[in-house]
Amino acid sequence: MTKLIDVARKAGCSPTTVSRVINNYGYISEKTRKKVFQAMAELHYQPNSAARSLQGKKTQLVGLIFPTVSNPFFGELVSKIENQLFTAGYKTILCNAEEEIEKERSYLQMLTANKVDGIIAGAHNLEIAEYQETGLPIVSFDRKLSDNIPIVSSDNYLGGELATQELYNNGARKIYFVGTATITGQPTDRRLQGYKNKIKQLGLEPRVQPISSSEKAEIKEMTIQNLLSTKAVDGIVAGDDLTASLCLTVADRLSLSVPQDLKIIGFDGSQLVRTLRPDLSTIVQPTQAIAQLLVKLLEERIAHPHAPLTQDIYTLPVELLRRKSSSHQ
Amino acid sequence: MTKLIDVARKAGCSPTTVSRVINNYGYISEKTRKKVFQAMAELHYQPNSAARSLQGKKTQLVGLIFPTVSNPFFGELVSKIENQLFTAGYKTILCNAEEEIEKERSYLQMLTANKVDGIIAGAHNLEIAEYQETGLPIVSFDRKLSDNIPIVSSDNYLGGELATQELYNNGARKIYFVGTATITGQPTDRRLQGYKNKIKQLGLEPRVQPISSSEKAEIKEMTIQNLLSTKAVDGIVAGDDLTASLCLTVADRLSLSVPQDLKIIGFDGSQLVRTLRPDLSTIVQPTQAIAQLLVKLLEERIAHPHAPLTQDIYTLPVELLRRKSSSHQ
DNA sequence: AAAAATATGTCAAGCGTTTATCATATATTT
DNA sequence: AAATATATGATAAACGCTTGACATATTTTT
Repeated sequence: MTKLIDVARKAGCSPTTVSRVINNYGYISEKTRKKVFQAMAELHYQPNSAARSLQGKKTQLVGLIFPTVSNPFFGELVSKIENQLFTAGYKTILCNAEEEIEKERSYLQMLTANKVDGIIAGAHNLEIAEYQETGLPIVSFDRKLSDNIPIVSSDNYLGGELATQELYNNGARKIYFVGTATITGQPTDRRLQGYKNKIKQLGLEPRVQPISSSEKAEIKEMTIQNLLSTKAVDGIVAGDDLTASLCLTVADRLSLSVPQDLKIIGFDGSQLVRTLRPDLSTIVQPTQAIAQLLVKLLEERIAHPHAPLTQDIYTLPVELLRRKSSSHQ
Repeated sequence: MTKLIDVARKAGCSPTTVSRVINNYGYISEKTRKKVFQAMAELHYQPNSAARSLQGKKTQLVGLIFPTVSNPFFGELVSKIENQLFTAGYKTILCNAEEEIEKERSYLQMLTANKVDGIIAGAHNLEIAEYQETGLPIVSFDRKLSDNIPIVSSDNYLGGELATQELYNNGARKIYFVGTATITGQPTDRRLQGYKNKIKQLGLEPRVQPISSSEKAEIKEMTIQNLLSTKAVDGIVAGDDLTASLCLTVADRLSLSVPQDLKIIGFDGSQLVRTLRPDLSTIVQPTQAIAQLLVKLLEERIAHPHAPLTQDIYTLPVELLRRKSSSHQ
């Protein structure tokens, strides 16, 4: 591996000078700077980041802890965050925590061992304390980790309301919420709360079909099939688009016409699902804005690790995407 | 940050002993080993990986260079590779190269600077040489990088044949290939070649509608809409599932019934698309097997960096998934 | 009881940088 | 001509860890 001293030799100057160029301090003439850059280019020199990190230099590395990129929403969000980070000069270490607490812990340790400059957390198996112990700048998506970790979240509550209202407006009256229904105190709960509140406002009966998000697709399908074939249902507010899609599939199988017999609306609105399920109405989360804000907040935390938070939680607006699955006729 | 010497103090032994425990060499009694592990646990000690890496220790880090995880196939594949690597004791650095050569280069540099133990490459903007210059163990997905970099690939050729045959078997005769049609000399070309060969075998006319994969969905849709409304088409072999899905959407918009008027078959068969487009026939790539093999080969390269390749290219079997979109009636 | 194996400690060099200090030389201002 | 600013070099310490050399106990085996 070529090292700093090789560059110095090639450029005909001292190692100190090369370091001055790289780290941009002290006096350096334009001529020497040129020569050094030239030598670096010719030798394809890359400063050993382990050595730099040992000196306390920033690594320009950010860890992303999310459940999995095989979920379209997370895939899209991660991809956008990664882009934002890249633009800001950071590289991304991806950690798919799945639903495994040990994996998440193991990744968290790896990130601290590798001296990342910060963490964006979107997976949530671990206790708050473990995140705090890292002492690293952290921002969180959709989850309260601790008092001094800012949260970015979509307006899940409004989303739940909007979805319910949309189905109601188009004639549905027996409206079920199908999705995660365990109360965890986290922002995502608020989709269900929004649904419940709107249902009450409309003078309707709340009906909840819990579905565990970690369940296999086949199990979910059976639950939905059971629901649709035994209960009177004319509207479904799904906890996410994948669940909504399963509802569409099951409805089709049961020869229920959507939207005539049954109106369905999802949640997330990733580009991918929009492409693959163009008929599905949904509540769209602003992934681009989320990504931007997460990265901006993280940069602030990195720049001022001990500054008090100006704001605890940032709630970004969602949008209703009207498609055939929730329409009137 | 707690360091090795703190652990030594806590455990009441010398730094050397701690290091011996960590690196598992020399003589160590069970009792001392216990004490040291205990101290490490209590202090939440993580060896500074920069310092270790400086000593030439492995980082247990692997770089993944893929176009983007927002594509469902890559999302699924990356997620599975990440899992395989984790099981093998490696952590993943994700690099979404997009279609940007500079981004890919920048990531490649970062990976070498961070002394990753190896690279799995699935994005392909860069020249072979740049990958070789890293001197790192590399394995490649679906792309010839250089003579001493093994390639893992699905049987794209057979896939193209199978897809075409399937449409033919169910009655289609004016079968188009819709997808990337530029010849690059890479494994993915072979989908088209398989199609062409089978078409010839069947005594049919080859019809190709090129679509650039980097194009926006709207543009792709327009191309497809134009194709379907001006040409006589009764079968489409799509280059990938996303394109196939667009074909389904456009067919629906033009009131063409699938599969009666038009049969469609995709390529990739990610779990996600299967869930979201349950009617779509497709050629399934064995993502699990691909992930396993990539990781296994990489481990071999890491263990024996200079061993000659036992095999240049590994072609894994694809499977036809028969669904409604290609069926007879 | 002697020899060998096991267990631990001290010490120091080295990994590739960064950075401070000191020295020296040249260029630019006053 | 003197004072100051600019440019470069030499040297060395530090970052946290690994590892080899060597010393010294303690245990176990013969």
